[in-house]
Amino acid sequence: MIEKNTEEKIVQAAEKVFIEKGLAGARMQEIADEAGINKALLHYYYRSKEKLFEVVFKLAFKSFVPNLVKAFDGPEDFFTKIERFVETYLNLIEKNPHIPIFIINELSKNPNRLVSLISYLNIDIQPIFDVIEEEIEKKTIKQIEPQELIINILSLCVFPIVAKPMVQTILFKGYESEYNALMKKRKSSIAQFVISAIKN
Amino acid sequence: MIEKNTEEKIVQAAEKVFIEKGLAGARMQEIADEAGINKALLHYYYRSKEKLFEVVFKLAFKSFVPNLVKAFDGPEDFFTKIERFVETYLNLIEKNPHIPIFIINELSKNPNRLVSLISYLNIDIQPIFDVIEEEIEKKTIKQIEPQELIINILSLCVFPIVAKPMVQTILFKGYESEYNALMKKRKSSIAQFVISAIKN
DNA sequence: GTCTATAAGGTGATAGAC
DNA sequence: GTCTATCACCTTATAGAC
Repeated sequence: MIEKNTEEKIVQAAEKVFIEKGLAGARMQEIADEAGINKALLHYYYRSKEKLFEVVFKLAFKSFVPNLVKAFDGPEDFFTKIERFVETYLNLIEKNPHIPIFIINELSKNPNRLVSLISYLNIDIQPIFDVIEEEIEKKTIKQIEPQELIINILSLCVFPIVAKPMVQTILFKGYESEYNALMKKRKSSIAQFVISAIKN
Repeated sequence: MIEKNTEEKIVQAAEKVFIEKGLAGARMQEIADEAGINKALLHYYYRSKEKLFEVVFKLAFKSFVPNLVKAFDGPEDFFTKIERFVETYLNLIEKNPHIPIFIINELSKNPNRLVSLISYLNIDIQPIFDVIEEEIEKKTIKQIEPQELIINILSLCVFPIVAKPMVQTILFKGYESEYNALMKKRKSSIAQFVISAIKN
């Protein structure tokens, strides 16, 4: 195990606590404990709770959203792209299952956080729109708004994860193993569902 | 305007503040102000913040989840049921757009809240499973796990609402009018998408 | 039932020694 | 850079008058 410097330890501890508890529920004391230091040092490196939160939020956002655009790059056939995207994205979410709800919730409480991030990351989804519209013109898929197709794919990937407690309890009588089994199947079945829906 | 009694005023104020700020972010003082009373009275009627929150959470949950089951009742043709369900549910969400993220987020922070609710509301989704399996047997729709079909429909309805800030900013360059236009279209297009995906 | 006042303990942030 | 001690304020909850 490599010895991390203090700044790294703080960010890592802050990620854990903020993502688990949210901005309002997190405590600077808990972050300090998690990092194995004291509160004063937190304020020495990051001036305030809000500033430290912004660092964590930006990291979480960066790890999820821009990859989305990249996954639609590549030379494959359109349907293969969808298959690959779903699998890649579900694997990413599987490794960090609490990040989507963290981002969604903090943005719903303060949508302004996006403004600075968007210009900073300069996400450009026009290429994805172009690819979809091209397929529509080629008549390989049915008429659909590019935005709507993207929303549909994302919905099917993200919602079952963020709503896991409800899905598992209500649809699977609380059995996590059955929930997990379906989530594993979905790595391929989501793409099949989408392709069936749009194929001409 | 009918004069409400104190208990009603408190619950209504608590709903507003808790749903907007979440359990951790809400303040008893703000709820008291919103209700036009003082903090002491809050504790007189509901012993603690947690107890008051439980009342609000139960109300929010009750207003959303059980209706879901009822919407799949009725004599119509299966595809019409899906159409009617999506439209009904989207109208419900449109009127209370912050409740889904509230429920999802508070459950992700404390999944135990579900346990008491489930037995209390005794939600039985078996009838929906039966309807779906019947359609599969009749070969009107493709083979699919009933749970997965339900998840897919719910995902398409709920996700775009809870992720509104992101969807609006990234997919619609921030224009709320374009976001709203698509959401309006989705009252029918979600069902069409699902039906295309499963139809035999 | 409703209020004012206050207790009791947290919470973010800083001062100052080392 | 890192620590202890402490400030100033906030927050839930209760006591007690009316």
